Amino acid sequence: MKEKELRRTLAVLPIGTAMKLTDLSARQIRYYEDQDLIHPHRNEGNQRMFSLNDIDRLLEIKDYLADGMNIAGIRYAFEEQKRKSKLTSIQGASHELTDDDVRRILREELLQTGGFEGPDIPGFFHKKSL
DNA sequence: CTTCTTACA
DNA sequence: TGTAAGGA
Repeated sequence: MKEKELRRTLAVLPIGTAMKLTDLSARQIRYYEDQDLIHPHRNEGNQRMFSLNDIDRLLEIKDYLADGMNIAGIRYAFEEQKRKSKLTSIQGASHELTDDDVRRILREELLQTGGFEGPDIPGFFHKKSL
């Protein structure tokens, strides 16, 4: 179960493949990297190389954006995922939540705009969604 | 041909 | 965000 995760983190996909897999433009992908939403590796020729995890990440960004969240909000969401997974990791394997669980739970919290209990982040949501 | 960075009639 | 420019 660890060998598979290793492969998932291998950055072997060029931006062209990432574009086809996520249906995002190179411009968008590079912009998200600029906003620290993704950190693709760079090969010898300074070319971005994406892992399958990076692809999932891009797909999540796409979903969050579609739900009216903006870059700042998404960055915060990912920070929360990191924070929460650190907690579960020190609580023991019995209560282990998969990354997918964490993502879905957080997603639900954020979707219920009125019920979201978190620090106020200026411009968390797109003006359009407000 | 693909990707990279920078800049904006 | 798109796209053009100029180099790798």
